[in-house]
Amino acid sequence: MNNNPNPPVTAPTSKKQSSTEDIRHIVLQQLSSIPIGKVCTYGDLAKLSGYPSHSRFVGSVLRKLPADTKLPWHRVINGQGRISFPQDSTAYNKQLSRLESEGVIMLNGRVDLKVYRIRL
DNA sequence: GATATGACATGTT
DNA sequence: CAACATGCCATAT
Repeated sequence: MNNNPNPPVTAPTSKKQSSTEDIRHIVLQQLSSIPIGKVCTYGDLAKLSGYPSHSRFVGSVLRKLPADTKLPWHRVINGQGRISFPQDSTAYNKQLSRLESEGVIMLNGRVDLKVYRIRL
């Protein structure tokens, strides 16, 4: 099967310059495509969205998400396989429990990216 | 416009 | 493995 359920989005080639709002929308759309039980890094999500150097921007997008969002923000972790929140924070614990409830195991505060990271 | 700040990434020490 | 340095890019002041 060659049809990829999660195709990388090509950066717009049209003349219209893409606003950050446009990019944000693409990022959120790609985020919604991360399957249950899998994770991706901020950089992966940026790449999927067609903006490989925007890992930091992805973080700022997620930060602004409403608390009641249905999007799987918890499936996004950093390149070290760690949760990008202070260990003692409630946000950290929330993300951890959500991940484990999906079968993503964390050992020594780290996810095995070799196992759980999505394939680009 | 200059600086500082982030839910980042990667390479070097 | 940890600490540090650089690069990156949008936001806020």
